[in-house]
Amino acid sequence: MYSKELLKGTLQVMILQLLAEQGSMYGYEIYQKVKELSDEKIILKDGSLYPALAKLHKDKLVQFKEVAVGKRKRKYYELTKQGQEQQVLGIEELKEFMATLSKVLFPNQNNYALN
Amino acid sequence: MYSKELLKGTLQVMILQLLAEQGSMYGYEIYQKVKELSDEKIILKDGSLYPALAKLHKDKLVQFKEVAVGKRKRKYYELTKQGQEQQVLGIEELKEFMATLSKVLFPNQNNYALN
DNA sequence: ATTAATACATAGAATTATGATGTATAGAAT
DNA sequence: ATTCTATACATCATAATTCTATGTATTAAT
Repeated sequence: MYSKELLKGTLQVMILQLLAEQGSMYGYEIYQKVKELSDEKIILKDGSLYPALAKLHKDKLVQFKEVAVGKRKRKYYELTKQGQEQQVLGIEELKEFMATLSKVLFPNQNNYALN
Repeated sequence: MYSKELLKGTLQVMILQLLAEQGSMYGYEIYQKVKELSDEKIILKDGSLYPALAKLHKDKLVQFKEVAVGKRKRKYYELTKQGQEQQVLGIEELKEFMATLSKVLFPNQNNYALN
């Protein structure tokens, strides 16, 4: 795993982005998806994930429906309108930051670029 | 400026990397270099930079020589042997993290890659 | 029957960047 | 002359975020 500090500021964007792609997900599903897409290199801790979801909800960027599956309940989250806007902004900022960081760290290379 | 959280974990790597490239720099010089390379998009705050340098020194990753310039004094920092090792590790980790993050966020694209 | 996986959550600890503030020198502008 | 800006360092309280540890409970697998 990576230094936990590197993850900072990216967790919220990751969640918003996944919800934008998938439409609706519950917490544990996000955990699994991130683990899968990252080749097991990013393992979200539940002590990080659930508070992050709670904060997104508090900030009205996501809403959820509770769904019972047997006797267990899942909270299916989806983006609010505000959340959609924030997702776009967040991804934009993150892309730019990564591009800028590349310029600082590797000034002699063809730097980071995504379309 | 970017969300300050995004910078977390990257400031130390940036400093070590610049010192590896430039050999020796003083604090304000690092501030200027980062500002220049980032097209003014990363403006280090002295409340971040000097404590970061102090921590690197405490951790024996850098050493410095005080040089008087007129009546002002500069602290010229350079990597210790330990610092050189950490610089390599830190850059490696950061590159990998950025690549992994790209995979999670943009699974359908030709992802981030630097040689 | 026990373990691992699923599914949520909270509270305290740790880390790190920021804002505010402080000291002081040097050059530029008015 | 004076004022403003840049140079050059530093500390401290605050804010933000993730982690560890802990807790509850259901379900599937061995």
